Amino acid sequence: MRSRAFHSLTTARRHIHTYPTASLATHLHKNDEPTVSKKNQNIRSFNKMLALHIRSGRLQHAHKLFDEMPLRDLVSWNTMLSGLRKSKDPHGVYGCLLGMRRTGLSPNEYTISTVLKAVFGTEFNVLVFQLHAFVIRVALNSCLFVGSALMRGYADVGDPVVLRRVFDELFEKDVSSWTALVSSYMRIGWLHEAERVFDTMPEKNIVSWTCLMNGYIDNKKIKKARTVFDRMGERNVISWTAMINGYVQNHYFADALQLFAWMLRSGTRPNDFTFSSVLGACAGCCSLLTGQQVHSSILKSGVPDGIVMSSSLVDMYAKCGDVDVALCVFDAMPHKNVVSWNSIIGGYARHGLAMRALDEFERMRKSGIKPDQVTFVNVLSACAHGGLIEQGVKHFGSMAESYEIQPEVEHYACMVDLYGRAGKLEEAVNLIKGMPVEPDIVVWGALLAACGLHSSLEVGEFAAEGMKKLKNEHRVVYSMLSKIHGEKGSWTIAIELREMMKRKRVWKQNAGSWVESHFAPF
DNA sequence: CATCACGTGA
Repeated sequence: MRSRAFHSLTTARRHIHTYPTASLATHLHKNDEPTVSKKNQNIRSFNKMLALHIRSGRLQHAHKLFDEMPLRDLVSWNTMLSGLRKSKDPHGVYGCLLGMRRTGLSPNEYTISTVLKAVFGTEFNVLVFQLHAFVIRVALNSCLFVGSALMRGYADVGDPVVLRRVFDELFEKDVSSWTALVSSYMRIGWLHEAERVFDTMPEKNIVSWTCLMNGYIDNKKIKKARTVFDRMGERNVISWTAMINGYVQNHYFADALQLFAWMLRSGTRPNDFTFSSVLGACAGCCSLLTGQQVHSSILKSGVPDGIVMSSSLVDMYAKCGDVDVALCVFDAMPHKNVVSWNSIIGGYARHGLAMRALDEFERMRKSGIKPDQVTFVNVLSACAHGGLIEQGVKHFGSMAESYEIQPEVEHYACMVDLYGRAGKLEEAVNLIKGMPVEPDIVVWGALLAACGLHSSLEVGEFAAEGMKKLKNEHRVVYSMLSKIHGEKGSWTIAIELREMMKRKRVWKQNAGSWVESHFAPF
């Protein structure tokens, strides 16, 4: 982990020359330049323009403008940094920070909090310590923005002691510092400490309440989260959306939809965030009718259809079984990103329309959007379900070769499934044996299912052995093994396994179909 | 002049 981070840091260093360095100094020495105030006005309009590009997500334009600006001040660099952060490019943020340092400018509180927020949850979070050291050196540790960002940073690297110390050393604390402390404790799973701090806070606002609730949701304490939600004095779109989405994440789709209905009755207007979560709920419980109703309320609400909400719509229609409407919504999107393409390809894959999935994949490649690891999970599972062995093998091979995406355990699971369904058990076993990562339950499960399909006792036991190593007793192991043994005529072993299942209280789950329950409306 | 809680895919 750490060595990978350092590798990235050194590659970042190699790229710093892409950021202009000397222009600031040369311009300052020209006497016939406009007066300082004129120059400041000039740079201000450039900065405004830069911020405009970044706010509307046109990072390319912003980058171009930044490079062409006659001079760049601290605000220009900070704006550029926030743009790189928004596009989730910690590598770029780091490079930009180095570029800025090379012009001799010194980071201020905006710089530090932006960089800190850019490294959370990435391998660049080793920089939290360095940034903290810098903060102390230039005495920025009394700045509330920096303090909050630092606390979150230490939560990210899992250090509750230093995080508390950062809080204690703040000169004066406001509501957001206290709130940051609560959510940092929540992030590392110290629920009781978070609760205690929340109770002793000098004042609370709607953000603090929402953060506490979100903390419980992140820690899968959905009931506690709901208690907090019910106790809140006032609620806004964000608190409603967070609770609804909490239900969706924990698969309580009916509760999510019910809460959405209450939200509408309470008079709070949903926004695109809310609709995305609600569509996720509809998709999760395969409720086409509800999804259609949500779709019409989106159209009536006048909420602009952003790329995220439209992708949720595509996914909803695909998961609820209406792939044709999913394609309509998809084709109507003026801009598409990886997620949009993944939604439509995944939709086709799920419905066994392997050829159409591959056609869309081809269209995606032609449109210039780079596929990611999710795309390949979808493509490979399309091939597996459609029995397109050669295609699957070809795409699996192209991942690392053409797209620099290292196959992960999910991709291996798809390939084992692909070989397994086709009866090529030997290929599947060889693939597992050559895996660079440990096989997980899904990989072994795919192999075991294949053994059930093709009645191979030998490979089945290999798969069962592998699964046992995970110390994860899964009922499928027993039911599948007992099926194979039964077919092979080893009834004693089959009966023995069934007895074992009874003792361990593992039961085969009944299969269900959503088709019957959702055809009623028509 | 520039941040600030909530969101999509397997």
